[in-house]
Amino acid sequence: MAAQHPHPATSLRDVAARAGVSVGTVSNVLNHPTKVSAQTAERVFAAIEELGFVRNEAARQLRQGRSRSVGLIVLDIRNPFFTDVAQGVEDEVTARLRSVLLANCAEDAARESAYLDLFEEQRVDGVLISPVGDVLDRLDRLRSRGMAVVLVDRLASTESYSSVSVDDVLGGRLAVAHLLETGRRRILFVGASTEIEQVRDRLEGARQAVAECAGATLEYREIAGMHLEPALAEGQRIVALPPDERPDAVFAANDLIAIGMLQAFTLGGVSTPQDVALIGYDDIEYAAAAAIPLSSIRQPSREMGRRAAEMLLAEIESGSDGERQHIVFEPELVARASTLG
Amino acid sequence: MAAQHPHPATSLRDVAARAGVSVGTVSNVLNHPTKVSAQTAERVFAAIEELGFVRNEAARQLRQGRSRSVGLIVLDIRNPFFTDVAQGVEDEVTARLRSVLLANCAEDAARESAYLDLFEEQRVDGVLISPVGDVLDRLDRLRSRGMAVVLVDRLASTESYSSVSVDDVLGGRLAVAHLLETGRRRILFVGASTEIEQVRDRLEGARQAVAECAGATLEYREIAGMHLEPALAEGQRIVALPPDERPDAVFAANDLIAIGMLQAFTLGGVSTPQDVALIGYDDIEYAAAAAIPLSSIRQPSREMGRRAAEMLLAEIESGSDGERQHIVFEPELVARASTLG
DNA sequence: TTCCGCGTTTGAATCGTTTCAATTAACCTG
DNA sequence: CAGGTTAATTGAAACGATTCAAACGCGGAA
Repeated sequence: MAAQHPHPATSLRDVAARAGVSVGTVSNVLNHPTKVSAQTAERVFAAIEELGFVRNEAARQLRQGRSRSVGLIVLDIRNPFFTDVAQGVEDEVTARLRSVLLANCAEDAARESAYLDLFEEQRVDGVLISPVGDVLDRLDRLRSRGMAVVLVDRLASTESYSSVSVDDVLGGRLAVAHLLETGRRRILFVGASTEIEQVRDRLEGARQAVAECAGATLEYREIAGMHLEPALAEGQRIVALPPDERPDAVFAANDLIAIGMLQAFTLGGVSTPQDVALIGYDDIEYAAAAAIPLSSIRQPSREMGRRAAEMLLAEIESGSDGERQHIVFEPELVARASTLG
Repeated sequence: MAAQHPHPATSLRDVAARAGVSVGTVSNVLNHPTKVSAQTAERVFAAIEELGFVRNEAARQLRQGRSRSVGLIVLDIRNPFFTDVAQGVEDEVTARLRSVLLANCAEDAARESAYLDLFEEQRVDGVLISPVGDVLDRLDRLRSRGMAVVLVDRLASTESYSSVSVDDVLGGRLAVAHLLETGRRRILFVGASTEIEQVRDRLEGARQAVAECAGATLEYREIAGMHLEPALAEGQRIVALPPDERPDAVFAANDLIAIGMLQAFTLGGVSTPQDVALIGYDDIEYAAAAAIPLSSIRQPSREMGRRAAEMLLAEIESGSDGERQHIVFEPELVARASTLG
């Protein structure tokens, strides 16, 4: 069918022929303009225009051995925290004329692994990742192939890779200390699995805060995922409890969980913060707009993405043998009606 | 520096040497396993394993002239509606063993154009796009180069491209009809620029509904973007009005706007829905969880992404000369407390 | 024994760039 | 005007896969 190969793809060779120069010159016009005389360049540009030539990135990549792109594997694209991080990464990377391959692993180690394969086949220059599964071996391999790697928000304790993270233990402490200060004593922490580093750290912070306050107790409940729906179910469980068995405050491992629980509370007639105070984590945009404006622990999400990308690009440009850097941001308490009032 | 080229990148040739076969055979093992005897295949796999060989996608692409990837340009990655669409696309595309290049144009025609360039250079097999700027010429060119194109949610009236969209006029009608039925008469529609097709259509639907109701009025206010912040400002303006000059209902062009306005109302002591009823559009996850659960117009976002990807893949596989399809979904009213009550 | 056919395997050609040593042209300088 | 320098340009050799016509080996039929 003719329509399948309409223009048989114009290449540098065609442009060269049209402009009456060699392919090397056309390539120079595109990549080393200073090496080419003005009138030649002009002729070449005219030919490019007339033929509608567009450089074949695959060929370029093959020859150069670099791809000018970086891969970003995000834990959950539906969580606004991560889209903010991604936005920060994109800002920085595109400003430096590279492109981002954005992949969503949805907290699934299999998908994460598949995307790492993809990135490896694509020969990306660098990878930004918040590891889900056991990927350190894979990352070592990527690095030994010359790719830069920066860890985002997880496994930041791994000395051998640069990382950007937030002090989640501190964040957990801040959250629970705030609950305690506002008079709460029976604290419930809700998260999905302590296998998740963030959950573990925030819980540890919570423990530390509780330990410093006589008479305070901390309980931990595990739900099926860091998302609205499983949190809603957990909220309903709490609503169904006799009032005196309920916690008087809930610390949710992220804002999505908090919002889900708040929804259950509101529907179930448990009033916040009078009956149960509630604090989340991440301070996503929607936290302030929730049924009861949600207290939360703020992380500088976009800035984290920006800095991570910055470090990655530096590593790409300097080769992999520079110093490893570990940037640790400090979280910040944002108190709103769900704990005050 | 040695660390820069640690493994000088093992290629098919190395694998072939190690396994004692020719490069053609190794390629066949990977791409046409039936042509190769079992024991040869085994030896080759062993060599691949030992050398840690990973296929160079750029070379493969160059030779084959296809990239096995599709590009998706999303209007605003921070809007949950679009991440849902993207998720649907990804589900479908990865199930068919291709990858998605996800790009966020942030409602900016320049970025959109830059990403189209990128996709063209990458020779993606197909493009999914919700056009922002004037890109039909560009799309024609992509198609003439053999790339498939499917329009998502915008310009669906363009006969020459397959598309997935929602009947936004109907959506606008549903929203406003609902407001009128619940006794509202002075309706304010808030959107960012009628240059945006969705805004225009939803407004048109609103007009139609108002026209059918004696005594009802419709006003239109333009804000700086389809996001929380500009909506918050507009909300504050309304709060500042003398009560008798306020609208008695607001129809927001999307849920983010609605949430922003709700925030302003709540802070400013304007009660919803008593003083001002409020309805949004998209029915994002957070709508139900807002301060006052938000009425909205639901679009089947994920399904839209899935179907769009399905059509695109079909076009890629069949060549570009099949029938164009135009899938139009019907929106659905979801009434919650922000209009009831 | 020869020949045919079939299943495997081979290796050169190819995709479209970039790179780089070599060439040419042009201009100074003494 | 020869010799030297610089600036432009050339063209062939990669890069690493896929493809495909040709060669090979082997068993069975004649």
